[in-house]
Formats: sequence, structure tokens, C-alpha cells
Amino acid sequence: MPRKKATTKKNLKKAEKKPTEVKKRRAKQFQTVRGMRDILPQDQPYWQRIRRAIDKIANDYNYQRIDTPVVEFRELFERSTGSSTDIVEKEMFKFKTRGGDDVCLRPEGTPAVVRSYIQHGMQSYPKPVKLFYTGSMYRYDRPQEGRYREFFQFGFEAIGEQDAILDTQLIQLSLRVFKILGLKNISLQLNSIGCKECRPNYNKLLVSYFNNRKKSLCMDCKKRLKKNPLRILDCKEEKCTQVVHQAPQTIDHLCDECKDHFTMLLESLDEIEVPYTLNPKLVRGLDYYTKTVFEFWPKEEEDGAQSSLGGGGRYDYLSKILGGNQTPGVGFACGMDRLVLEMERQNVKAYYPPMPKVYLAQLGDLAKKKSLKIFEELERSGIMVAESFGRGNLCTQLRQANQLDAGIVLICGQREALDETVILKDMESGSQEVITFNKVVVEVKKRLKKMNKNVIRKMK
RNA sequence: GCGACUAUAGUUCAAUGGUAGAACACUGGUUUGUGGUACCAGCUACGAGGGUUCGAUUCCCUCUAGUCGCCCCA
Repeated sequence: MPRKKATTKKNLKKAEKKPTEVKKRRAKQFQTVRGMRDILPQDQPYWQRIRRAIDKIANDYNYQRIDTPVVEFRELFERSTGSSTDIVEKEMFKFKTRGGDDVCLRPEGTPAVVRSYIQHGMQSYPKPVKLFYTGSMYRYDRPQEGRYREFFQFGFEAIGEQDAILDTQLIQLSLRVFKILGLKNISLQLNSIGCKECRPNYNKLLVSYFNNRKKSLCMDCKKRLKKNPLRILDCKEEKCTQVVHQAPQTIDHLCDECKDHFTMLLESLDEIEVPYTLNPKLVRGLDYYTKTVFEFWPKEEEDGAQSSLGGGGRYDYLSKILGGNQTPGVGFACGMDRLVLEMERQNVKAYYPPMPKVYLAQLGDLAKKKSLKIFEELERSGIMVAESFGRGNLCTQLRQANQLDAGIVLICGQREALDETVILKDMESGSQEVITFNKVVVEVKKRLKKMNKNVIRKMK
């Protein structure tokens, strides 16, 4: 028989000589848009562990959840993140709505949170206003490992307080998240880039320094010299890094206020025994940062510094820039995709939700209907039940129960359905007994308790 | 945006200028009411489009996608 089938198929294929016709019949196979991906059930345990960690820390540190739209006005990011930054200049997904609004998919979270803060009058809330979010961000960049066009971030923002102790607390909180996730060897890179009092002076110094060495700079940095000289410091081009090595450092040219702020930060970090690396090249790519900036790097990459897990800093003028009151703030964002990657690298355990210990097998139409009812009763009593109502064959159902490692199988066949009973089968011993419908919940609960005790005994 | 490499079942991999095999997974079965093992069967693939050729999954080109580096960052 199968041979015949095969030959007919082949003949059919040969008959369909015109390839275009074959293709016409076949529906288009869709796939994800470039740089966007599905996160499949088998990957979810990692994500779930991250989500749980974030919820716990948010709760412990009194941060409240905020969700903002994926679509925002383009100008929001142009004004805050900065129109000369790579993120805004070349990586935004931007489009016009039917109504003619210039919008974009959010490339990062902080400006949206601050926008919301202003829009909803959170200035009147007790300070600091502590908010956290998780969500997808979008950047039109070339995808590679740990870099996607749609990626997921969580972030914590503390708005309305300028004390450096909040910066420290935010770092402490971030490290707690890594700790809870079981991640080791993460280094804290730290710098201060000053405020509007001291930055202009420093910028002048920097410009004159680089102007004298203009020939040694790469093309991009020649542009940066005019637009954003600070960014030359974190250029990875070899000829630039050599020049940068001798360049004046931000922390040597801070005003008194910034210096005190930074000192307080370092002292408080020492107090909670958090090691850090002072990194004069760390400036971060976004325009709104002031004073404190920091990043978290997986340790192996400390010298190469290719991809950071997360980072943040202080943004004391952001609210003002977006039309609100002068309100200081400090925030931190972390890439969840990269956390998952790092968890896999470090062989961290994922989070596996509890599995049902009871399997409900059924035979025949009447039993199917009755099983639905039994299932609901068990579910309402908080008992997790697995089933496969689509199957009619006991053999496969038991096989599946076994695969799922269910300790108890409830069998309801034609006979039992008529008698309003089920067979309760203990999968370990293989013994079974008949019980009536109204005793199912009680009996199953009893058995589960016993099973739990046995498990504990075995572990001891 | 630039450069390098790759593209075969759901997954991991083969073979081949004459249209493709395996393993695992999945579905069903081994007298339609009893699991773990075993056995049998089924399902499903040459990324898309051009060119060279009698004939291309195989050689060449373009595109698309993926991976990696640069850049950027999360």
C-alpha cells in the first residue's frame, strides 16, 4: 500500500510540471518580521523567572508598575533622548498616522515614563515617585546575538529626588535582581558626567584637546566633535581610543555640587560593599543624562565591553526638557533578552511552574461529558488536572499520564459514567479502586497529601 | 549602514549534476477498558527568483532570512 501511495504522489508531482501552478496553490508561508522573534513555551521558564524577580524587587523597594503605549510622538524622543544620538537618528521605527501625526515605536522607556509623570500631574505625589515598567522596545538595527529589533526591557525610575542615595539604592536594587536570578560575575561600571554648570567647561576643554589631535580621529568622531564631543570618549576605533587615553576626564572637572554628589555615591556604595569600576570612558549614548551614569557588564567582556546587560543614570533636566517642572530623577533599564542569554550562559535554573499530579482519562462520549464536570470540580478545589479529552483510547491516555509524571489517574469509562463513579488509579503501585463522583475531590486531596509526604521523606 | 559565513522534515544532522536518508519529536496501531520498555506504520524538507545544463537540491548570480564581526546599544 505505501508503495502505491508513493508512486502516485511522484506521478502527481511529475504531472505538475509547471512550477508556478504548484506555487499558486501553496499558501504563502509567513514568518516573523526581521529582527523580531517568537518567544516559545520552552523559553518561557527563563522569562518567567525574570518577571518574578522584577515583581519581587519592585514590591520590596516600593516601585509601582506603569505601562505606557508602544507608540509615542516622535518628538518625545527627539527632544529627550537627543536627535543626534544613534537611537533617534538612525534606529527609530517612525511613521505617520492616517491623521498625519508623526509617531514612532518607542526605542526606550524613560522619556515615556517622564512624559506620563508630567501628563498626569505626578508632581503632586509624595517624592520620590517610584515607577517600574516592562515592555517591548524597538530599534531598527542589524540583528545579531542579543540584539533584536524588538526587544524587551524592564526599568526602574525614581523621580523627584536628587540625593545621591537614590542612585545608590537603584544600583543596589539592580544588583538584587541579578542576585535573585542567580547571575554571577557582573561588574558595575561607573562614571559621572557632570551637570549644566560644569559640563560646558569640560566640553570646551575636550573640544580643544581633540581639535589639536583631529587627524588621529575616525570619521564619526570628527562629526561628534561638533555635535556631541562627549561621545568620542566611548568610541571603539583603535586610533580614537589611543587619543582618548590622554584626554581630560569628566570626574576631574566636576563642579563642587557634582563632586559632592559623586563622592556621596561612592561612599554609600562602599558602605553596602558594592564593588565598582570607575570608567572615565563611560558616557552613555543618550542626551538627557547628568551626573551619575552606570552600566552592568558580564565580567568576561570587561575589556571588550561589547554588550551591556543594562544601564542607567541620572536625568535631572529631563522633566524640564519635556515641558514639566524642574524635577530630578534617576533610572535604570535592563535588557531582558540579554538576561536570558546570560542565564543560559551561566547555566542558571529557569522557573518551572508546578505540574499537575492528576490525570483525567475518559472513554466514550458520555464519559467525556461527565469528565468535563469532574475536571471543573477538581479545578475549583485548587487541584491541577491534566487531560486529553480529544483522545478516546485508554492506552495512549495512560501513556501520556505517565509522560507527564502524574501520580494519580482518574478513569471514567462508559460503565463508570452510568454508575456516576470513577476508577482511581495509583500510578506508582498500579492499584486502583472505584469511587463515586461526590467523593472524588476528597479522595484525590487525601492521596495528594500522602504523595507530598512521601516526596518529602524521600528527599530527607 | 558596512564586511564574512550559512540556508535540506518540527528539531539535530546526512547524501547527491539524474528530485533525498537517519535519529529524536509528533500521530496512529500491536484483538476498539489499563502506562513506563519494545515492535510496526504514518506525517512532514531541498528558503525565493533567475541563469548554465538534456536534466540543478547540488554549479553561478540576485533577493530574503539567520549567524558572527564592525557600529550602536539593551
